[in-house]
Amino acid sequence: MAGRTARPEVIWARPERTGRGPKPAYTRADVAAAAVRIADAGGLDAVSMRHVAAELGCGTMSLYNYVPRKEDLYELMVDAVSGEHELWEPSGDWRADLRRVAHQSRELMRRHTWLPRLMSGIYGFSPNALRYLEHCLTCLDPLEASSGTKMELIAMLNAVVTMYVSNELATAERTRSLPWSEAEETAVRIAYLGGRVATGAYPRLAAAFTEDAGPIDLEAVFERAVTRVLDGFAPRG
Amino acid sequence: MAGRTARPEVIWARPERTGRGPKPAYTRADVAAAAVRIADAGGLDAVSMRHVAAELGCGTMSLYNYVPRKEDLYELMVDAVSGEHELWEPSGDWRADLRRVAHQSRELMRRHTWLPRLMSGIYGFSPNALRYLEHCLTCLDPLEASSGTKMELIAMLNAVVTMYVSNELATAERTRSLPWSEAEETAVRIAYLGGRVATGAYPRLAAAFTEDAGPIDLEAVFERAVTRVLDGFAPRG
DNA sequence: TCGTAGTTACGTACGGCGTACGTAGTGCGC
DNA sequence: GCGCACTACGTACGCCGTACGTAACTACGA
Repeated sequence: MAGRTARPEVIWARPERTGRGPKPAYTRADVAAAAVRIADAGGLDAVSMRHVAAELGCGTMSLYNYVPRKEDLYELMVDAVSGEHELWEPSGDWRADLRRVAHQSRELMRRHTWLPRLMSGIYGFSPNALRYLEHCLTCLDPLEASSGTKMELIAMLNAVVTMYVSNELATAERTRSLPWSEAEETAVRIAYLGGRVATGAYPRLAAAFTEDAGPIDLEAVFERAVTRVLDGFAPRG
Repeated sequence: MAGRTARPEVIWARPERTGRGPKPAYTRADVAAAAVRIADAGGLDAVSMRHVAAELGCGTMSLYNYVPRKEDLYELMVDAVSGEHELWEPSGDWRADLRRVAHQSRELMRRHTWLPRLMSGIYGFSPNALRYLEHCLTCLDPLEASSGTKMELIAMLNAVVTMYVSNELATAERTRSLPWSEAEETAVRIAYLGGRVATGAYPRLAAAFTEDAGPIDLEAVFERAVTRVLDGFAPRG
């Protein structure tokens, strides 16, 4: 009953197990895995304390022994999938290595479509986030630049990857649990957009839409974006 | 009672007023303004159908005459504040113009701290979003590049601005409605981070943190990021 | 001209949510 | 071996989005 007053804390600083009392039935990793499983299957909105507890096999309120607030559950989830990042021995070519990092991040987000939404809201540095950061910095050893600049490069790369994948997935993620298909939805939106642009009020936009009318190659767009970010940090130019 | 079945639609395609029936008590702009007022004052989570209806001065369910789903209310909000973008006659220097666009976007998001969270989820093209896009393209007239490239430039600029401001605001937005102060929170997090890094497991990270120990100049970081994005699209190098 | 169909307005109600709180049981540290 | 910190979890409260029913109202087709 004691210690229930709310105080600022970082979930990662709180020890998973203190001496006293019966030993917890699950580990923190179990909790995270259950939440990730639910989010993967039913989207982020399906992640409720009740659902996760049920998936775990315990009462709803027992979850609060592992996680003080729902937001911390989110942090656990992000850290858990961040651990899926494969880390390798840097090749010596920092651009190739960072390109590989970017592609891996993209795959991670496509595997866990709820990740971008959480990434933009969480600012903490979870254990696996630290591992990932350190790995990126290691890849950047060959680059002659200040630590600050390197951090800015990593930040920008993450920003671009996150937003690009976020846009890629926006439709799919939104359509989930809506009573019509994604195809219907996009058809309606394209019809509307076409009508708007056809009014002639947006000549340059109209030109852009007619110019590349075909289905755009998301892969290529992503690749170009990453290249441009990396080029921006390459020495000389 | 008829026409209540859910069908895909774009809120902007739905006419604000059809012939029949009594004239609505409020305009769509009124609804958007009320929601924006609430979000500005109490954060995005304070935006509930009940609150907005109360702010507007009508019953909760009357709101659904103006907005079929809550998500559409979000679209209304984004469009409303997008209208705050000041559009000017392009100067002929596309880099200067786009830099100005970026700064304006940043100010917009700092004025409406909930905007980044909505931006990453909404993929529609509202009227004011179209206006904004066309303006950016107009600024890019002097740049010799395909429409596709120009669109990619705009997308990347938006991505970087959104994520940077999002990170800037993450702490503040999170602390809202939590029972402790932002200072307490960051103090706890920094203490944890320092402890983690001091273990020696992350040598490069440690170096980065000790190297630029002072408070970082967010303004300068943002400026550098924008410059780098624009440089990446400039001809030759 | 007038009936009626399509609107607006809105109260009620349902199923879900996060989580405060109380209680019972458990096992380590003193 | 006592006590306390901990685990487990049921109940309950106040929110949320929104389906649905009803009543008042107005523009259009006959």
